[in-house]
Amino acid sequence: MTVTIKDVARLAKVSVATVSRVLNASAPVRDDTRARVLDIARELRFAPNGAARTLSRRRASALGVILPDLYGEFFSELLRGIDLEAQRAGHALLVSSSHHDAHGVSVAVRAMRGRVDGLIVMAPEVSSASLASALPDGLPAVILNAPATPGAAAAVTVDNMGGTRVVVRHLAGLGHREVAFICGPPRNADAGARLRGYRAAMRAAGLTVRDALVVPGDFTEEGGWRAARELLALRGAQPTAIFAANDAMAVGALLALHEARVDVPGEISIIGFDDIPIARYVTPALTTVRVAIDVLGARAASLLFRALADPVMGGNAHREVIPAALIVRHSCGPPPVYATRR
Amino acid sequence: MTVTIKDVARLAKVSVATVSRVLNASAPVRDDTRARVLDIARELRFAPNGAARTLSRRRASALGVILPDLYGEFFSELLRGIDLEAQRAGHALLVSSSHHDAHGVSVAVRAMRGRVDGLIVMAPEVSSASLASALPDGLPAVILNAPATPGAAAAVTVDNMGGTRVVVRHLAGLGHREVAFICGPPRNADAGARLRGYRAAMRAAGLTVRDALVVPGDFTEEGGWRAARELLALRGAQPTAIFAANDAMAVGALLALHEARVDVPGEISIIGFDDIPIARYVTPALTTVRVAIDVLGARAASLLFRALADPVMGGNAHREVIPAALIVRHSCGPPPVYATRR
DNA sequence: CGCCCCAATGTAAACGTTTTCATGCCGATG
DNA sequence: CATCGGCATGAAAACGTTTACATTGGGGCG
Repeated sequence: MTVTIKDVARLAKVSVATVSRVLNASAPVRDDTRARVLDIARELRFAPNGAARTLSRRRASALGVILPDLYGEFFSELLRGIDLEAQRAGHALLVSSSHHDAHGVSVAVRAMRGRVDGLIVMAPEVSSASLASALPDGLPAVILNAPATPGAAAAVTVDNMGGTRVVVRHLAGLGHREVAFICGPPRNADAGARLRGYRAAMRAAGLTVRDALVVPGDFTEEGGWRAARELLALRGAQPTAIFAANDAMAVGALLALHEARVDVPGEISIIGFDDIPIARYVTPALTTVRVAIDVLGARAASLLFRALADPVMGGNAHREVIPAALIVRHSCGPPPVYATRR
Repeated sequence: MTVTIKDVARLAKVSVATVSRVLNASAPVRDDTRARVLDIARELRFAPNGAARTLSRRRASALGVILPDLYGEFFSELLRGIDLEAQRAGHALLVSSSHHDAHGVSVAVRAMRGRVDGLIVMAPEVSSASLASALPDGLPAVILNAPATPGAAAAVTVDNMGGTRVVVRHLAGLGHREVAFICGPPRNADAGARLRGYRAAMRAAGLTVRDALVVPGDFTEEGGWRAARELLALRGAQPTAIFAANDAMAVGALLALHEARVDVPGEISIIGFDDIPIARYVTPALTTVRVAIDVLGARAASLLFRALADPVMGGNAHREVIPAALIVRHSCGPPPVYATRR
């Protein structure tokens, strides 16, 4: 069978307690016995059973990550950031995806019970109330990009408002007046915030938003492509700039314009949100809003660790906002003259 | 503190055994007692402790995934494929990354011991011998894209040879004779196989490979960009086509050519390998070799489950090859006339 | 020389489940 | 009416660690 601590103890002629002490350096052990135990352990290729360890010490040294999906660069980056921080703290990562509804989150949470010390949850499509009720009692949690929670868990969010504001200002500064917006999924919290931010910023800039210029999307390249075609179909009333609620859709829109032989940014400008790695590799390179996604993940993890270390402080829900900065590349320019004259 | 099965038992006035039976439907229980137990459990929001569960039944219902890195779309897709299959089987995913050397893999493996039922390991930069020695004894494992292993574990690999062959044929068919190659990381198994495949296919096509046209790379966009600039610097002796060992580098190369105002595919053709999601969204859309990365992951997972279900069969190392198919988009064309005349 | 204290080690309980085995009860059967 | 069998349940062992507590032995100090 698999080799246990008892086997090591027996062969080294010591008790299991001593073996444990040697392996964890948790108490002084005489040099010769330590050497003997270490030798035997190596020889037997002994590795402690994680489950037993977790059970005994009442901590798993692992973090649970619950995501709505695993598709695309956003989650890849997020996970990387979390992993970076978790690794430094010697924690493993238990990931669970495909949870777009409250029930799915609840199931995932239950499955993680007893195998992780804390939870990082991203569920932008789940209402804060049902999210709060799905969260377990004794487990610290950090929520990503969710509407403000009752106060049970800490939260890290992206500065959607600030990001959209700077985008609209940039566009307005270039002379654009007809700025279209490609929305994200209907019940997605980030998507909602960005739409609201867009509307608010447009108003602040003295621009009116025509209903026809606000088109639905779903955060995927395909969705962005479809949305762009929809905008292109507005023959006479086309926008001079398109603001996509995320980069994936901006990239899709870029393709649609390219296929339609529309010059970017000569005829229409495009701007995205997120700054995923490929944004700088499409042509023209995408002007977008940088939210350091890996930092978002890393901050969530370190917030969680802090709550773990100090349960008291973990109680009063800490809140953190990741700044969003405009990254100017080549997909935006001034509107064409015939358009400005309109 | 946290509510345990004992609390439920006490309040429902039954033994813990009965509670367990109710919750797992593992033995018949009278309807009224079942209802009572279920009520209490719900009321207390009881969730069984995973570690205790794992320890008691000797299985974790979890899979371990060990990756060299977490960066980019390749791993994102891979993880997605694995997750898909694991989810169907009701298994959780324990992921661990940043293991470029044998020691790192060994550490990760030890950390997973007792918390997972099987392992999916991708370590293209680790020799098969040291990989085999890092793998645990009693744990079934599937190896991804690694050199043939001694026979301890099953393996899933990409058809690098077939993929490179079809690329070179395609290019030769278009009339290209000067085909450059951007390599992957030196000790990476996939990278090595693709380089060998390129050389073999060139020879088979009756073409000679000039040493100057084989440039180093590292599988990142940045590396591809640098490599392309290096090729561009070969003023008189530029290639008419560039074959990058993966898509990320092809995308980087595309950017470099674009910046240098080199028409693709008019002056130079570019072709990649992997077909990551963004390949079709760059301009010109990237001609590449599709390896269904998510399928790669999914196959690995299902192979692992089969080995789990039938330990005997798991013994004789199964081997599976994921096919690679040419996807023709717009980044390849015939070489320019002045070049063909040369 | 006896005592005390500390360092090293052993013993056993605890962690929270699942599962085997034992037990009681009830109805059916001869 | 005695016995048997099966069903529902309880008691307790087992899973592999860690750790609180108990036990040893030896050296320093009076």
